[in-house]
Amino acid sequence: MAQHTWIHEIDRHLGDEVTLRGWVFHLRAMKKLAFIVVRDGTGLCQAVVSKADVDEAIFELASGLTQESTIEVTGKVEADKRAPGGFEMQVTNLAVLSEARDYPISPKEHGTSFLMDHRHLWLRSKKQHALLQLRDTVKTAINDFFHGEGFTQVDAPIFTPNACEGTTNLFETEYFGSPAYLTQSGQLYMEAAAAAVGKAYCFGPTFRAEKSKTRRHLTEFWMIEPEVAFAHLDDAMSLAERFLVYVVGRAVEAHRDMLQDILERDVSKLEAVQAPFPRLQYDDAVTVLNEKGHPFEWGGDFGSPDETLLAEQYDRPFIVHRFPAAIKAFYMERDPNDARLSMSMDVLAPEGYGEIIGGGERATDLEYLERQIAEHNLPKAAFEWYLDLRRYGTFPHAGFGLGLERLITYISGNHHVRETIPFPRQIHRLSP
RNA sequence: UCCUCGGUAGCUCAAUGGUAGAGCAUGCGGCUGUUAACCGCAGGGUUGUAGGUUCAAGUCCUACCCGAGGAGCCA
Repeated sequence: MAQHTWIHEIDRHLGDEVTLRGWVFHLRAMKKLAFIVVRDGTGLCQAVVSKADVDEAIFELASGLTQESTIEVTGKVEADKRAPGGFEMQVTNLAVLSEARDYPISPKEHGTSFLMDHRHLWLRSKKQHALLQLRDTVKTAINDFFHGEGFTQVDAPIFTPNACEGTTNLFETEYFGSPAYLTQSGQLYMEAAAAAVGKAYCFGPTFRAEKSKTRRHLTEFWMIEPEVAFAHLDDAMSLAERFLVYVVGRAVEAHRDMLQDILERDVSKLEAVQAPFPRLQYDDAVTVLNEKGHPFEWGGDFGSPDETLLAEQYDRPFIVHRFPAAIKAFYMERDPNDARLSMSMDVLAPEGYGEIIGGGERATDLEYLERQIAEHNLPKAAFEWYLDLRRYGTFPHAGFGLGLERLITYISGNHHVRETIPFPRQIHRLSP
């Protein structure tokens, strides 16, 4: 095959004759002139076919192109203000590599359900393409951040025998005759990893069989879970703060125009994501809610309306810490100053995006954890290895879990997590 | 699981209980600088399923199915 040029580097070929391979994004054909907008995944380029300049057969071919047909188009690259992107191609040759008939996604509006049924094709459209790029950038930034802080990425298993935070939300499967679950958190494994490498994080898919039907839930989502040896609650909060400032900053740096023009994000809201994040104790958050005339009883977890009400006060993510121990996971450390409280924290995004991080300091005492496992009716045998971490050199440690899709939803300004993952898995969606 | 709203052409949506409609898409025709191009013509329907009320049901009633939004739960 002859060498071809990718559209994202077409500005290097100004004045040259190049060959593009891609798909027909739009066609505007007239009697003697046709505009083909070519999409090759790296960008869009308008190809101009003048009847006077090409063979009759080439012009006929151009006029009859259909949306998403695969084509190879050759021509001279010129700068033109009228072309989207500022560059266009004066076509000298055109070949149809594969004709597409009746592409289902038209340039006009569609419903989400229809688009999700055609998710494999929807990914080709501008906004979805932008979200794929943003997701890639965010994932890279996350890895760069942790490596810059001296973390080692340690993979957690996906099959597990453990019910980390209760069994109701677990996907159960069969593992050579025994029940196994798809992981709902790599957290316990990261505690083991922290003793091995000091600062560990995992980054992988997580599964929850919650029958949630909201814009904030997926049954399969990607979670980032750092765990740091000899860290306490304050350290986890600072880490989360540095993390978000870094990752949001990288996204804005890499995609300012895309965020503004294609995703229609108000970038100034992202630029406000700077340290320090406001921090308030759970107790104070309850007081704030009550002062705002919103009845909320101490001891409950915040619902969506509560989070929104709290977030109204801030222009950046904020941290609520020291939740009642009763509403947090069994492994949370107690507050040494108030046994009712856990050394836990949530990071909530402003603008109604809600919780994106949950974490805290882990309990270090063997007997306390044994009691907790019993009180939560968890099968102790499955946690023996976890208890070993307290038997053989227990140590203070803290960390958190962050939902990748919720973070991207916030950064992109999207209203729903489902578009931030290429192929979302939801309660009523397993395909494509 | 609960609450609310919805399901009509390929898609997005109209239609006082009284002949099933539009825009886009598709096909054909017109147009030399289009920008989700524009103009003209044409084809396209078991109104989610099953019952019921009525002279007459897309419209009213019952059940079910499917979807969207929210609650709970969470990241």
